[in-house]
Amino acid sequence: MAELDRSGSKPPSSTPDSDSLLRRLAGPSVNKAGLAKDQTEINRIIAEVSKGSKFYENEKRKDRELTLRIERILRLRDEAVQGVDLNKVEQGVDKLIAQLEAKRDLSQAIVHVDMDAFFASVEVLDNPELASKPFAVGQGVVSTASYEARKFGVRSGMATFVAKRLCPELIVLPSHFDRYSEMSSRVMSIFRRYDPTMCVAGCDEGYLNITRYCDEHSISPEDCVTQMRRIVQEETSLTVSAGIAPNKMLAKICSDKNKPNGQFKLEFEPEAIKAFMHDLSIRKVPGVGRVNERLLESIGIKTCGDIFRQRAVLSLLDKQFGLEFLLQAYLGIASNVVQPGQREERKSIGAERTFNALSDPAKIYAKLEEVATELEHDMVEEGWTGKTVTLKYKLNTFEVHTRAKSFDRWISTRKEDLFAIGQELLKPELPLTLRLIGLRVTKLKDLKAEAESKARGIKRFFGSASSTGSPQKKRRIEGPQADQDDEDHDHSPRLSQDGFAISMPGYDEDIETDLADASASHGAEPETSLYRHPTAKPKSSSGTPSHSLLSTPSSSKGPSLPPSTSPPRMGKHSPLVLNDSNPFGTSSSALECPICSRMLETDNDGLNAHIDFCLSKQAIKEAQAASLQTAVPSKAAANAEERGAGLLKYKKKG
DNA sequence: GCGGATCAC
DNA sequence: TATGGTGATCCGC
Ligand SMILES: Nc1ccn([C@H]2C[C@H](O)[C@@H](COP(=O)(O)OP(=O)(O)OP(=O)(O)O)O2)c(=O)n1
Ligand SMILES: [Mg+2]
Repeated sequence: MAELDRSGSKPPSSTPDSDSLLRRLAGPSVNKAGLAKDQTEINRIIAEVSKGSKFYENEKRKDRELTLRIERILRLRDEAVQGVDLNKVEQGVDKLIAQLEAKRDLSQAIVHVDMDAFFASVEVLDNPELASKPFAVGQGVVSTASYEARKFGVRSGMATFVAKRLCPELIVLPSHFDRYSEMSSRVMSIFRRYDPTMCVAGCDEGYLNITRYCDEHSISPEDCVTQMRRIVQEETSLTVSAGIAPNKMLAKICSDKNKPNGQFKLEFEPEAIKAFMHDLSIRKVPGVGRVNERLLESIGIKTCGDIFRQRAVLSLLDKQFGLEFLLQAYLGIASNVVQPGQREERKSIGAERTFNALSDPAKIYAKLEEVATELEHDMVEEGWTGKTVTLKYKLNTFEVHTRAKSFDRWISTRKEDLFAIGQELLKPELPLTLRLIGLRVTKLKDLKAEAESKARGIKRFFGSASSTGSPQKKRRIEGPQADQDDEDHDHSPRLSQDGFAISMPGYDEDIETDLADASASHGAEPETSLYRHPTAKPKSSSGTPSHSLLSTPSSSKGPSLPPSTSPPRMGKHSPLVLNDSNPFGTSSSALECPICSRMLETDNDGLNAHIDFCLSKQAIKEAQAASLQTAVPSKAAANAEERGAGLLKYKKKG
């Protein structure tokens, strides 16, 4: 019954290398697949090798702050519990549980597919001798490691010199993003045969709803996935693991169950699902990272089953942890809506670079110019402009800071202008010693969409033949079920989870004050907002549970829960799959170009290339020019910049 | 709107 | 000797 767990109450004394710090140093991917011999020994080595470095000191600082945060939460808990009938509180929570349970939908077969050691597997394709050898991809930092290397404790995100200490024979390879991107596209197009509306969630993973496919082909979900995985291996020589469950969160967790080249299907039964979640580490829940794992551990929660045991406390600390989000995890309930990501869902574009610490302003500005050049290239190439520029810099102590500036109009994407804005933001901070500098533009405007709509009044179309709800309804997506909070509005609009949650905030920005653009703003897409509902898709990027599980000192107010996800898309470098990112439909064999209407016999890459051609730089330039006519290069730019009120003239790079 | 934090891949 | 890059969300101001 209502019983507090004060055991974990005492924050671990942060003595030299507390258990917490050791785990922190081990990195965010420690608990991933690839069983290591002795994690404790590995952690010891990592700490030993890291000790004394700036990086290590910074991790120690963050660990101390986290410890203080835990102390605050425990005090908060103890105060909240005073004079409260915990049994009563539990009864209230139990009502909520009943409501959530009523929303459980087991009618859809959702699959999460995830390539095995992706970058590493692609490297093996190009050099078969690597198979069975311990190797890692990534220079300064490991992007991923072969399963052989994982046995030694090598993990994503780990410094390569640390990895070599753990595995002296480790082979370290440079990255080949173009190859990963190419293989990603191929694999995704195979998955799309099973669900044309699949949601790409990163360069190597995605979600599919195979309910329809299984019906039409009279095949079981398991056989379907077994066949799909076999075909991927036959056609690409890459192995993929998969999870089959009633919703995205469960499917993702399941895809990790039999990780290297395996699959796992969860029983579609409430009791079986709850049993599955009961002993599952809370850390396995998408959206719960290292920090929230520790915060929850401090109040006696390590597994999803503990969520129920501590439900009274969680109810009292709702603001800090997000009760509903955790209860859904406990129940194994989440969204089962699978929809492709949309290009317009992108919310930012940026570039950043790490270098040997610099203090000389001239040299720092030189680095800033480099990132500005890169950013200009990407923005022009992909057709974006925006209204806010954020400068990011990391001190040689690894402390990260950001400085932003917003404009009334769409900014110029010329590198000189981006640089000038960044310089303006950095100058007042200056005497600094930096190891990284970056620029990011947000509040984006999609110039390709503009070019497209100008080219003709095209509408959005991507849907699969039958798609369910037409995007015409005003709100609510109505997929198979869930994703939007049906009825019961109220609750806090919070929870949104990584796209797994069921309810969501209904914000829809779309502000688009349209200063500069009047035309296409979006007059032709009433449904835009609908598609971008925060809910659904998980993505490669995603937010954090922020409020959800975390909290900050005193006050707090909002909702909780992990955020919703965002569009698929891999990094610039990282491969990527402009597939789902482009506003033009799905891919398959015979595709119709949304611009010229010609039927093309090609795959996604081919279609994308063709579309780019159709939209042509000309069309984009026109759009960009139109925007720039009113864009503001920024005063700084005017100064540092050459002649004329830099208006158009954008184009320049090739 | 800004800055810091957290998370994912 | 040495610890990446891209993108998203959320909270408190
Ligand atoms: N911190 C990280 C994590 C991942 N990746 C890249 C390299 C991975 O190959 C790819 C996919 O990430 P996964 O988390 O799916 O890891 P892997 O596919 O490598 O291994 P697994 O078999 O565990 O899925 O993303 C990266 O660059 N940096
Ligand atoms: Mg993978």
